[in-house]
Amino acid sequence: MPEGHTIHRYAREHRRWLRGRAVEVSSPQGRFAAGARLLDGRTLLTVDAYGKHLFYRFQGAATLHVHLGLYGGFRELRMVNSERGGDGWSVAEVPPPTPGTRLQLRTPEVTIRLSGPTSCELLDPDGETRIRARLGPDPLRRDSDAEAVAAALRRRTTPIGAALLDQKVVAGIGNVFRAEALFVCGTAPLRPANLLDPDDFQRLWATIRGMLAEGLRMGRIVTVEPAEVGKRTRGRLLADERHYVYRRAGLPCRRCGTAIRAFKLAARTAYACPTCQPW
DNA sequence: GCCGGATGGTAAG
DNA sequence: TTACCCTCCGGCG
Repeated sequence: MPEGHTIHRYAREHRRWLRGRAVEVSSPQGRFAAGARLLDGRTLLTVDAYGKHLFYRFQGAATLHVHLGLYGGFRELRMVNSERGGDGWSVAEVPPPTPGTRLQLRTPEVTIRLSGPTSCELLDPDGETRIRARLGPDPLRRDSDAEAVAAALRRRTTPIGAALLDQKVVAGIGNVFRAEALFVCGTAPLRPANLLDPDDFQRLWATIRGMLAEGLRMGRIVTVEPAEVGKRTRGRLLADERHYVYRRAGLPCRRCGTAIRAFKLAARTAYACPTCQPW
């Protein structure tokens, strides 16, 4: 779930439901109890996404920082009778939080629960600045600086597949987008980052931005072009039909039929087609 | 029902 | 590089 597009989607949803509202904040699990007490009842001013990080700014309080890590996630329960209408839960029916619920944000309209995050913490005054200082440009932000990413890549002799996962170079890419973007660009993950020429980079940057934006729009990662989609089950794509190479080790490449290879790169499993991404 | 991996990151060795 | 964090889910039986 959580690459950059997921984080931006959460930010958008949480802004929509919580911005300008007094929020009841609690920590059913207890591990964020002290922080929750400090935020409880305060008005949420903004929610901002930067790479894979979320920042919640409350009136008169420290900023809440959330990072989902590998398996963190939010669950949203909308209340029925909300002025915005639609289906939802009545207060009496709302299921109790799971024991792992680190954070709960509640208004009369919605209950949002966070489980399994790597971080859920209150930041000191320059905490957000410190975190953002170690993040490269975020392709999902309007102000993202492509030239800064190009410059960072030129300085690296490490494989491009490692550089793309380094959040200091570019913020928000995870293992799925690494595999898929490099495949679409015909670039081998092991190619040294500094050997990409300007055309290679432009193509890669445009691909990454497009994929993240599409993931944000769709709410999931679907990188395969519609014309290349194969099997469906009742109109829905099978899990391994949504990607070109990610998690398809040993299966035939959609473009050329060569068996997809998997190998470790930057401590994660990388996937590539040896024919379409010549080394 | 259990087992193992997973779209991440950090800190230790 | 490796261990660990801590949760969910699919594959297997």
